[in-house]
Amino acid sequence: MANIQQVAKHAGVSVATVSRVLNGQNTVSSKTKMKVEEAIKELNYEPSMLGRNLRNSESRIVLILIPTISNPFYLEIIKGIENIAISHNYNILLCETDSDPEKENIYFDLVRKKMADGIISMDPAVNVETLKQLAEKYAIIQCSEYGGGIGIPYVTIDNEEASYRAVKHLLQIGHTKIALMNTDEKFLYARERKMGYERALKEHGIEMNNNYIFYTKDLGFENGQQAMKKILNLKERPTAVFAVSDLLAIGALKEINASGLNVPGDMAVVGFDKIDFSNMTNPTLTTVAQPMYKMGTTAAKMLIEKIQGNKVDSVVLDFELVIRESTAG
Amino acid sequence: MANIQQVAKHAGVSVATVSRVLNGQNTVSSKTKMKVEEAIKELNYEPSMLGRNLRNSESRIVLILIPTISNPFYLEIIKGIENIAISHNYNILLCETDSDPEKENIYFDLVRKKMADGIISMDPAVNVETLKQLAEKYAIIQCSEYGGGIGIPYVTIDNEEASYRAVKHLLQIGHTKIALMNTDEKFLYARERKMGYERALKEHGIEMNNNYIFYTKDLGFENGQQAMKKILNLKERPTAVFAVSDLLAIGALKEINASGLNVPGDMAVVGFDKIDFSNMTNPTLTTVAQPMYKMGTTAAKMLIEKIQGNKVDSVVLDFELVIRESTAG
DNA sequence: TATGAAAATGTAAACGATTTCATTTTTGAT
DNA sequence: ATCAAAAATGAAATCGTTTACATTTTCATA
Repeated sequence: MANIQQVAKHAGVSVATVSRVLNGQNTVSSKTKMKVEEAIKELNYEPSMLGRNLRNSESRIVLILIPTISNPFYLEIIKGIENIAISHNYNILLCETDSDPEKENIYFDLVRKKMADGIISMDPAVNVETLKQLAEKYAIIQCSEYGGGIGIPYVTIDNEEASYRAVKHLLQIGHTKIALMNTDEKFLYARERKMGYERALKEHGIEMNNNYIFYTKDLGFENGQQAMKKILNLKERPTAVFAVSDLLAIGALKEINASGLNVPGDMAVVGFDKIDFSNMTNPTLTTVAQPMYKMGTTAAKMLIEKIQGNKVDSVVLDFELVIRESTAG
Repeated sequence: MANIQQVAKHAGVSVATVSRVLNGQNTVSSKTKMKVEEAIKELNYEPSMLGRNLRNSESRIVLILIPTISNPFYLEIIKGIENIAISHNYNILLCETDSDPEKENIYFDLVRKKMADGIISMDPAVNVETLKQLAEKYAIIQCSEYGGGIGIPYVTIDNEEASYRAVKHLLQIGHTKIALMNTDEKFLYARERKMGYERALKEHGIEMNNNYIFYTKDLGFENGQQAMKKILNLKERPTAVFAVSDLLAIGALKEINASGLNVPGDMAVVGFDKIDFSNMTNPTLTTVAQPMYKMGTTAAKMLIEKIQGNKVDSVVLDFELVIRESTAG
């Protein structure tokens, strides 16, 4: 495999000149530029990123931390990140943490070892203390989920308001007994969405009923099924359920159908995220659309700014309530 | 940020010794080893991958080429690849090609530029000629989809047989008018699956009817809906449909439901891949289970072998027909 | 033609590790 | 105490770039 030395020799110039041609500097005469380009072609030369990266002290790789690749919610965000990254000559390393601090640490090590130039974290279970410490030395952005008040820039939506609007929609179409399917309140978004839920109820003069609040361990389909099973067994059964994730909602949908009940006739369902599949279910799912692609591009731009040493501010993006069949009663 | 020089000075030894400690070589006395480890701790030293990678002429990164991240089919495979990769100290770069030769080439460049040590390609639309050429110099494995006879090791299942068994199942439960929802036959797997379809029919004395064969541009949900719309409009409507991807099948399911027909009563449906969502639909989907995780681990092991310069043979893995509600009539 | 500024090119030092080969130190047997 | 073999350590080259600085060439002008 040819290196820059050989190209230089072959073209009868110095390596500096070759490098200049490579990097499109305009201080090279067109004659020599031609010679060099010819040599490059003849030797089939491809500059090595290894040498270049060492010299420039950068890896041109950014890390994306997600709890699991199985939740389609992240896919659109990733696409957004990727497009911006690529156009800035960065590549992305997708890191599935399983919300496991051990695995997480393997990935943190990558930036410590200069294998990566920065991190976009979407893992709500991330070790906040470690992240904070890391952020002092490295470029880090939080996306979608964030630890509040730890000084790391984030991009997100107004979860409280989004939840409020979702529940308000259920109230407006006549529901009063509305269950909440939430995750562990150690997550900020879970706390915020519960607050929105409560605010909407209060506004309609309804007291929050703790029997109607269910916590799931994860955001998966099965978790939704299990929680729904419990809800269906309540003596005073709710007529609507708001799940904080589409996967939960789809699990709920499945369970309701399986028990012979009708959606939205017997039970209205609202999800959260607007993943692709929320439109493929029967009935289609009413859900809160997060601007996922936009979140991705925004986070990526912020990260690149940060890598370049600039200060960046957090961003709160708009959401949208998408009303579909599962509440169209 | 401390480097190996500073650690050496701080510990009062040479860089060679520090490097030896770093790499766990046993030629270092325990006294000096202690000194070095102390220095490392005190200086908060983390060895730079940039230096190491240049010296070792490797990036410890492998590329995964997939047409789109939106098809969950790839997720399990990726997990398999990732686990093996991580345990061998490799990291994976997920590359979405959109089946676009231009984008593809960007990623090929990464290995030419030594940014990556090898490629696992899952893109059926990959430019076979380029891939073949690349494979002469770099480590490449094909996974799931492969170009036949181009000498690049692959891991896959027996698509013809899998398709045969799926269709045979439909025949056995009494269907005779079976539609095939396929993709473009430029893809090897599409041709193979059609052959299996034909063989099953023939075996039951049924002549293949071209009016029952539909081609979709992609493997997405919407493609399935559109194709199903056409199928439902046929004058002599089939009673079953075999789709070569779960996403297609789920699209079909949706369309059938929407038109007021019942699955499997009016129309049985069989998919392919056993993605997570095939179990979340209503009714659940009969499908051909590919051993995706195993495919991933196998491909990863093969690639690592290849990177190390060893010869590897192609592998054909087992599949399984999973019978669920959509054919349980 | 000589001159000086501007343009083009070259030299050599980084970047941060690993490793070969040479050298020093330790060890154990005599 | 001596010595050879074994063990531990170090010096310096190397991986392949980029770039600051020095040097040479070009070219318009006097």
